[in-house]
Amino acid sequence: MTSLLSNLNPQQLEAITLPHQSVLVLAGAGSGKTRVLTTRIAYLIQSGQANPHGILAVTFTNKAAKEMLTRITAMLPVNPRGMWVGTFHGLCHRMLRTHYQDAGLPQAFQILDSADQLALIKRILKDLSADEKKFPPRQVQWFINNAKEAGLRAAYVTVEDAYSRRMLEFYQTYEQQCQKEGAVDFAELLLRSYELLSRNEVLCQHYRERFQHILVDEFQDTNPLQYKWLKLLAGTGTKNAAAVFAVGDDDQSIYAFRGAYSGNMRDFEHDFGITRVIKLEQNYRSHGHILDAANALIENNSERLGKNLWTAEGKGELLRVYNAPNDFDEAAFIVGEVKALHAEGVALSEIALLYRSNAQSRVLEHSLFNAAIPYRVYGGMRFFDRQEIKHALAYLRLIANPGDDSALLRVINFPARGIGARGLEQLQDDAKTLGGSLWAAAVQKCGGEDSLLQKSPESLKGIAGFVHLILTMRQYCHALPLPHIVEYMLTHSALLAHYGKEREGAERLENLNELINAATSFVHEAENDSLAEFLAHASLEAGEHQAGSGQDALQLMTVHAAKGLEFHSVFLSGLEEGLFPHENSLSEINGIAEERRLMYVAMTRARRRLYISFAQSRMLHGQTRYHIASRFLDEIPQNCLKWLQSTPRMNQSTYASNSGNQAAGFAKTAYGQPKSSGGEWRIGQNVSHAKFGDGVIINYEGSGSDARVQVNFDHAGAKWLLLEYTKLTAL
DNA sequence: TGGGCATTGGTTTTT
DNA sequence: CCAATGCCCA
Repeated sequence: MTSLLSNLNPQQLEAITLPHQSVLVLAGAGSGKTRVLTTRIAYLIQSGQANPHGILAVTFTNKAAKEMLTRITAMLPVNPRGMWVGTFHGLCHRMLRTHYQDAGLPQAFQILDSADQLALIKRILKDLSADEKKFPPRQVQWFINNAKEAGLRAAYVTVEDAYSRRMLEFYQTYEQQCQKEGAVDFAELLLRSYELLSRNEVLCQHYRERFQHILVDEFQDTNPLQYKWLKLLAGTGTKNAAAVFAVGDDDQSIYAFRGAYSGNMRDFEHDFGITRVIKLEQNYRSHGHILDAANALIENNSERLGKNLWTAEGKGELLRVYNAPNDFDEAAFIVGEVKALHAEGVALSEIALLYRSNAQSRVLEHSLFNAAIPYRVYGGMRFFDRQEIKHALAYLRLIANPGDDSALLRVINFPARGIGARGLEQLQDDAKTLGGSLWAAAVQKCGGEDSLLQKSPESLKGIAGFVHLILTMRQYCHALPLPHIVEYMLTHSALLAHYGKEREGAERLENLNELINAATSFVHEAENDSLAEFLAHASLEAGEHQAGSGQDALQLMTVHAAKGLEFHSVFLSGLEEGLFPHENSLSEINGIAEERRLMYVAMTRARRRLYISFAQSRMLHGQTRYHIASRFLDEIPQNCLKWLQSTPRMNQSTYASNSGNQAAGFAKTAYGQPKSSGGEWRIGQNVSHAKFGDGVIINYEGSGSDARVQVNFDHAGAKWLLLEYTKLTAL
C-alpha cells in the first residue's frame, strides 16, 4: 500500500483514497490522470474496499482501455479478471451479447461500422428512390446517429418540415432493415444497452449491485446517451448507488462536433450531488513558459470549470514563433529545425509536427521526403477498414449470419462469378415478396439447401454457385478453429486467387494473410474465440493505424490525434486565421472556444520546446490564399514568445533570433548550404540525389530561397526539388 | 466488368 | 491542387 501511494501529490492522493462516493476529478493536461485512475482501482482492491468483480472502468478508445488494464495489472498481484474495463461500445456490446434475447437481438447479431452503416443507408435511399442530391447519404447517417445519441427511436422523433419527415422515413426504414438483418451500428450498441437496462428492472438491479465502483476516463467527451447510460447503471439516487469516479478536463473538450457534450461535467456535479471537485493542476510534463502560454490562452474562454496548470520545474525555453512568407518556406523552416534538434540528440520520435487539418501534411511531407527525414503520418486507413479485409469479413459474416444482406451484397459477385445487376434486382424483388433475406430468396431460387448440396460444385454457376459456396463454408467451418475458418474462406472464396492476379494485389494478399494472423492471436487472447466474437472485435477495434515501422521517425498528425500524447518538441504549424481557428468554426456556436481548446491541447503536448509557425500565403484548394496570423498568437503573452525571423539573402536564408538570448545549446541555425559552391545548375546537367539516384535537370524556376529545379530521375521520374534544401551532386 | 475519364468537393474522428 | 466518387464505354 505504501508503495502504491508514494510520490503522489496531495490532490492525487485525495482522489485515490476518497471514500465510497461519487467525485469529479478535474485533471489538467499532464497532471497524472491515468496514474490516478489506475491507482484508484488498485487502491480500492488492495484496501479491500472492492474486489475486481465490482469494478467497471470505461474509456473512449481501445488504446486507453488497454493501457489502463496493463497498468493495473502491473500494480496488482491479483489477476484483474472479473473487472470490466473497456470502451463504452465494448462494454455495451458485452452486455448485449450476454442478454441478446432480452435485448431483442438474434444471437448472431453483427456490428456495423460507419462504412457498413453508410453502405446500408445508400441501399435504403436507392430502395426508396430518394434523390441523393437532396438527401446525401452522409447527412442521413448523421441524422440517424444524432437521434440515437439523443436516445431517440424513430417513433419518438418529432418533425415539422417535409425535409425532416423524409429523413425520419429513412430512419424508420433503416431501423427495420437493421432489425431484419440482425445488424447493430455503433450508436445502437449504446442505445440498446440503455434500453435493456431501463426496461429490465431485474437485470439493471443485478448490474447495479455488482458494479459499486464505476470509473470514467475523458468524461468531457461523453455524449448525452453515454451519460444517461452511466446514470442508469450507477443507480443515481437509489440507496446503494455506485460511486462514480469521473475524470475529465473541460479545457480539453475537442469533440463537440461528434456529439460530445462537456456540459455533462456540470450536470454530473448536480445529478450526482457532488460536493467536492478535486483539481489536479500540477503538471509533470511541460516547462513553465509553455504552461504560462497555454494558461493565458485558455483564459479567453468563458464558462470554464476553472483550472490553472503549474509546474515545479523551471520556466524553460521561450516558445519559438516563426512567420513564414509561404507554406513552402514554413515547411523548410521546420525541416531545418528538426534536423538541428535531431543533431542535438533528440530522437525523431520525440518530435511532433502538428496541424489543424490533414491537407496540411502534404507540403510538410514533401519537404521531409526531400530532406530524407524519416517520418510517420498518423491517421488514415486502418487494418479492418481495408477493402480486401472488408470483403473477407463479409464472407465470415455470411458464415455466421446468412441473413446479413449487406455482407451478401458485398461479395455475392466478388470475386466476379457472373452475377449481374439484373440477377441481383431479381433477387431483391424475390426477397421483398418473400419478406425474407436475400439469402433466403437465393436459397429458394436454387431449390433449397439440401438439393443444392448434393450437386457437384463445378456444375453450379452464378447465384447457385455462390449459395453452394457459402453452404459448404458453413458446414465445413462449423467445428473448425477460427484461423482455419479464415484460411478456408480465403481460399475457397477465391479472394486469394483474385488478388493474386491483380497487378497491385501484393499488399492486399499480405493483408489477407495478416487476417489469419489476427485470427490466431485473437484465439490466444480472447476468452470467447467464436467467429461472432472475432467479427465484433474487427468492428469495434479497427486495429492500430499502422504497424509501427520500428524506425525512429518524426511524428506527423492532426492536433486531434495528438490528444493524450506528449513529445520533447512540438511544431505547431499553420497558425493562421481561417485555418486555425478554422473558418468553418466562425459560424458554429461556441466554435472559437472549441478551436481555442484545440490550441490548448496542441500546446500542452510539448515537454520542452514548442514552435508555432504561420505562413502569409499558402496553397489551398489549388489557389494561393493569404492569411493573417491566428488570433491565438495574440492571446499568448509576448514575454513567453521568441520571434524567429527569416532574413533571406542572395542564395541562402538564415533564421536568427531577435532576442539575442538563445536557449543553451542551440546555436543559430543556418539553412541548407545552397547550391554547389560557385556552380550554377543548368538545364541538361546530369545530377545525383541521395534518395532518387541519378537524373538530369529538365527545368528551373524561382530564385533565391525559392529556386527549384525539376530533375528527371532515371528511376524515380520527374521531381521538383527546392534547391536550398536538396543536396544535389553534379555528375 | 472493369478501367478510364470527368466531375465534384475539400475540418477535426472513435467506436 | 488532388482524391474520391460516378458514369460511360469497350
